[in-house]
Amino acid sequence: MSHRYLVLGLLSETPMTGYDIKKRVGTALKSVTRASYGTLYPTLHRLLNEGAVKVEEKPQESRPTRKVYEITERGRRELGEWLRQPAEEDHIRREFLLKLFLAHDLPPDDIKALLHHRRAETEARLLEAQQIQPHPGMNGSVPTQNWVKEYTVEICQAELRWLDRLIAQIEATQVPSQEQPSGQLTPTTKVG
Amino acid sequence: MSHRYLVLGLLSETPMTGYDIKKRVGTALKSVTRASYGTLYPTLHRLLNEGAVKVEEKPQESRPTRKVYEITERGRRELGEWLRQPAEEDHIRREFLLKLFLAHDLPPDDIKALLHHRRAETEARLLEAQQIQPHPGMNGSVPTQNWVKEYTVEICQAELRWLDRLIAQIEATQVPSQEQPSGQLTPTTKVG
DNA sequence: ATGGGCATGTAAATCGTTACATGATTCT
DNA sequence: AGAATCATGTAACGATTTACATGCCCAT
Repeated sequence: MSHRYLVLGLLSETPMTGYDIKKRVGTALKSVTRASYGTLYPTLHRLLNEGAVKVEEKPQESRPTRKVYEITERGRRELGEWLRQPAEEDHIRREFLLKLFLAHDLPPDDIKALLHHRRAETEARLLEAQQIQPHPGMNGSVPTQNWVKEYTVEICQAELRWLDRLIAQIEATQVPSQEQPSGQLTPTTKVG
Repeated sequence: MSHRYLVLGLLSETPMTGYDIKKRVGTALKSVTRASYGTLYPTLHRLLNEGAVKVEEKPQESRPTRKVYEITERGRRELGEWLRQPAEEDHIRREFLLKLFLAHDLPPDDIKALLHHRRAETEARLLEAQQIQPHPGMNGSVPTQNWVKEYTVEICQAELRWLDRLIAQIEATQVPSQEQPSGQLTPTTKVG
């Protein structure tokens, strides 16, 4: 039940619409969760009829009514209590790691493809994370939010180093063929 | 539907019981998923009646019948196809990061507690990962499985460095009080 | 004109966790 | 004596994703 607090927490910064929340989740909180509208809107509705948030409806022409949600005192208290509890352990599902784990017997080129694909994704995540700006609305940068950004950056970098090492390793094992027009045998056994 | 391949993949190494699979998942694959019996057994049953695995039942006295599952040719083909596809992006839910993100306004001591708690957990994960042995049954170590172990180790280490930096930063901001019986003012403004 | 952003939602299906049920054996 | 390991499983509940439904406005 942690999307409840995600929503509550974002609303504790400033009132927002569901759409705004989604945008925030898709940028600054990408390494935290991937909550979709299908989760966010119902969560908002539940929070509303439990009195943890209230809503101000702003009808618009030729667009759905804008519903700006605001956290209530009750919501703020609930959030505060939750924040003070120790966090639950992460839930993860890393398909890529699973494939790698099971990839013995796969031809080296397929393994390489797997790694290169991941590398591209990870680099994209890194660049995206680096572009995150301390969001307007909170005056100046919020240190805890910047820490999350730094976390993402450093985890991505660590993963990239690891990937590059693996890729180099595989390529070193693969050399037999090409390079060197003829003569000069390269030993097939690698030296640490 | 990726637990399907988790099970299939582990069975591709060697025939096993559901219980064995769970053990493997709880050690070497801890950073991949946290699948529980409630997922694993039904998955095995489904795989069985789709013909991707077969079972050999070994009745035992005073214990439930041991059911040793073995992958079939059909299962192996399915696994191979899946392995060759690019992996889906990770699914994550990091409650800790969410709390940190939302922790502005929390007293520094509460933030410190959050970080220290996480530090202890991460260090535990690191030690656990380092103790993983290349499992018996596969002759010698399987490189791809060792890579997963290295991934876990390095990600944990990167996180620890990040945590230590944050903790130091907070403590530096907090100093005003204690240490220095009297006199000698320490400037409250930090120097980069 | 085409795509992206604005803006709301719902329903079905899947997926997964938790807790329960059972009980002997072996290690500390 | 008590904890951990072996060994199976189910049911209820809860969480999440996906796909659908709708439609204007704005920039390229």
